[in-house]
Amino acid sequence: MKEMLLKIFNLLLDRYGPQHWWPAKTKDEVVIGAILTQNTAWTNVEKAIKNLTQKNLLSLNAIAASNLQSIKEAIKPAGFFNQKSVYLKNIAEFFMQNGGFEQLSQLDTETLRKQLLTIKGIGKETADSILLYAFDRAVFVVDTYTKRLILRHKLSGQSDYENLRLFFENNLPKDYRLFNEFHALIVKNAKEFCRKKPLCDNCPLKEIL
DNA sequence: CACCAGGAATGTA
DNA sequence: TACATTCATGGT
Repeated sequence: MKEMLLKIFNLLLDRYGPQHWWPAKTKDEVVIGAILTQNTAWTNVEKAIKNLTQKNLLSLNAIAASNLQSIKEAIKPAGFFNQKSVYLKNIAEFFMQNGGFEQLSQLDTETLRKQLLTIKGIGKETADSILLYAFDRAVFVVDTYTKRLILRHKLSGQSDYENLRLFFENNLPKDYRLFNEFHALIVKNAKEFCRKKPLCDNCPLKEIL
């Protein structure tokens, strides 16, 4: 079982190749995108990001300084704009008050994770996405597809977020680059696996499970 | 038309 | 602790 996750990772990487995540130019953009993509298709997030860019709002400093209404208008295509606009303000203010990436990078991963989770609008998956893709920390991001992948194949008994996260972190080399690629492969390619019974027939994983 | 997408907060039992 | 509901747009 210790090697099972690594075998799955190698299979996916071999089949689909590197995914080049996170698709963003700056760390600020990763943080902003992590909020915008909550339960939202990435194509819609791209439209919101484009709007933010045109308004010069694609940075945490700019968001902290701008009014709420202009943020709402810009991110409308990403949905839930009433909530997400406030969430963006919350995390932008958090970065301002804590010295930005330079200061926050000094913190150890557990401390930083707890800090992020105190922000209203930042749940476990969003916090871990930020830790992994903006801070290069070896934290495994557990999303809907990851849960489904594990539960469908009964690779773990515990299905709550923390146990699944630790399941990955304890059964893989603790390498943020591996976690980065693994999560990306699951979301971009493996999400269709074992979704409905007909799709299980061409599930690439059945040859190693 | 229904369903889903790179979730989280809130309320209920 | 474990579910149910709400939030909103755009693609299929």
